[in-house]
Amino acid sequence: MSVTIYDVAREAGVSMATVSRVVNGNPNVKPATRKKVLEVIERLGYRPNAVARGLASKKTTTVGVIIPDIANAFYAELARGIEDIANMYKYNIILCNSDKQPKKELTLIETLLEKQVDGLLFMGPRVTDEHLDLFRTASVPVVLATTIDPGCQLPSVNIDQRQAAYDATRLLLNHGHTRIAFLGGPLEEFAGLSRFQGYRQALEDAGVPFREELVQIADYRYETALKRMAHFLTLPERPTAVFATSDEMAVAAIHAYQDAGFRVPEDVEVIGFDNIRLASMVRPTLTTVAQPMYDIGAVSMRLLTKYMHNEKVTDSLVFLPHTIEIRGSTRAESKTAVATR
Amino acid sequence: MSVTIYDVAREAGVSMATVSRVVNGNPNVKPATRKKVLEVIERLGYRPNAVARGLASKKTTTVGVIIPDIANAFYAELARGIEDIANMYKYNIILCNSDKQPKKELTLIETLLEKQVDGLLFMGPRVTDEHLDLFRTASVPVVLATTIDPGCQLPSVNIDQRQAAYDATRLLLNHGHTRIAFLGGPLEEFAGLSRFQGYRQALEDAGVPFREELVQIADYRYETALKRMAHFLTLPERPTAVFATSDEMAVAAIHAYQDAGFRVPEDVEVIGFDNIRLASMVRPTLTTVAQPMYDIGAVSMRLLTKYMHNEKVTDSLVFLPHTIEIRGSTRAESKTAVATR
DNA sequence: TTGAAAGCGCTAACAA
DNA sequence: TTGTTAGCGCTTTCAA
Repeated sequence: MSVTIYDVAREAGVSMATVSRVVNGNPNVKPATRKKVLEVIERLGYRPNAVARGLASKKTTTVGVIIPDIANAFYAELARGIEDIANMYKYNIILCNSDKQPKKELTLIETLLEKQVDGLLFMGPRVTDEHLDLFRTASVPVVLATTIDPGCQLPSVNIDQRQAAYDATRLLLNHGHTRIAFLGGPLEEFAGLSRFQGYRQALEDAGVPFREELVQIADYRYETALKRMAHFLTLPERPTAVFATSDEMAVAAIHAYQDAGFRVPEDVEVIGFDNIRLASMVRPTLTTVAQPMYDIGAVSMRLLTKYMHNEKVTDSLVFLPHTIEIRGSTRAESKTAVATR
Repeated sequence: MSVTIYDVAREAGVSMATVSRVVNGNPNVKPATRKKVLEVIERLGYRPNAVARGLASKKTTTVGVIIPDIANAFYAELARGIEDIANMYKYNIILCNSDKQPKKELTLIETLLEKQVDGLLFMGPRVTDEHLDLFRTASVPVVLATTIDPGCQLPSVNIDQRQAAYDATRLLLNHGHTRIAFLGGPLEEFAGLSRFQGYRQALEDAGVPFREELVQIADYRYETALKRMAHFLTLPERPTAVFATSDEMAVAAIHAYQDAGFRVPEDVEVIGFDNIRLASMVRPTLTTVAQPMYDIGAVSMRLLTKYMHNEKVTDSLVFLPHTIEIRGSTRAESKTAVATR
């Protein structure tokens, strides 16, 4: 029923190959012929079938993207970076939410591979051997974003999570705090563990004893963090500062303290992580470790295009710089005291 | 190089058709044969090629989704609803950002159609004749979400924008306000205009004169809204309440007033729109018109599956209910005074 | 229950 | 510069 390349060829009095050439911008076509074909295409309303093209050429110009949760501001921003660059290179993306469930991740990878994506962009809490095995069966490049596999075999784009957490903790230490609460994500996850390690290292380097009771684990969300904060507030020796590894959790920390009658940043300082829009839309505004979310997405997609086009890649492990965005939830003096080592 | 259905057939000593049957769960296969084929599939690591399948069957089990901006919390939540339901029905989604640019929207539709998506889910500020013409050339169903075409020909999922704005304005009117500022989105856009109309209607019904100077248009974002708020604050007769048609803008309104020395909700009341997570993470928490964002996405995708599967559709224009979430940016008495007509 | 065979619409040698 | 002709890997009648 729909118009095919064959119809166009017949109507224009040329061969399928010629039509294919003009459709694909092949220069080896006489201008007059091109013009004639173009006219017929227009007249018939011919629309190339990308599936047939994909089968014949073994390229689909679509890449698979596996992301934990697109409704999460952090990942949404990342996804935007991915899509923009994909678009720039004429790729479309098949977007899949994994909810960080390994089973679902594996199924998704399988599905995307069946759909013959030209590349895979994977975001997930952990890259296990099962993931690696599956990736190995893929004949297309895979790039990780915001994670890294244990053996560092796969190309990936990240920030230095450990260092970022170290810097954040250091800022608080520089302000004289010795009871710094750590409100982090699951330690089984790559980022969760790295940040915890950065926090501990900073304490150790500063000669401040690590205390178990100053650590609480949540799922990066406001509601959960609010509950975890209750623990800190019942402590005989209450923390005087909080390092939360997401902005939502940091806001929860602020509210928990405020509700208990404390002022932020006068009585307690709070620093978050990510720098999502929320951070600048709350009062006090949130001091936070800024991840270049959009760029992580953009760079990882760019990296993937390089692999897909067989371009030379100098470093497959890229670490983008993070910064500490000083705002209202920490005291002003901090501006001169950002830790860098 | 990669294993094909033919390899499996040869290895299992059956025909391609039989392999195809077991892969697709066709019951007309002797259990013993099925078992043998399954074994070979496993052993060879056969992975069905969905592109070839798509060409042969004319079904790709992927749908195209055109969304203004996935980095926007409202659309991100919607997208999640879409993806979840798509997934439930075994579809994948190709996600495209349009930034509300008509040109880009049209190109995207064209591209998705070329990719032979089984259906299209479109979100955009306006559905023009050009859109309609393009949709008409599509041999697959199209569903609109958060918009509606002028002729109401295309199926769509929405809330009653006009009524929602009416209700919000009414709440403020019920609190005795006569100078209610309207901080809205572009009037050229479907939602922008509908909400403005609802606002005006509510004023009119209450016998409160409409005043041009109480209207400001922004792009739904915090930063822009903050600038627009300056206008209201310089007015000789300052508005005593603000109806902002996005939560980010409502938060900006609150901050603008707070920075000018006013208290919310004591001195001025503010109501937002959407009910994104931000609304409950700011202090005061935000009273807002709650759109069932996830459900709009989910229902529109479900509707699309019905069309794709040729199921009977009773109503192609669905309006999901909205509510007003009473929180801290309006005065408590309001709880008994929600407008409903 | 199984197989043979004709496409699906296009690309990509290869030849002319 | 153009055309011919194999496929690409699968589904789907139609027969058997």
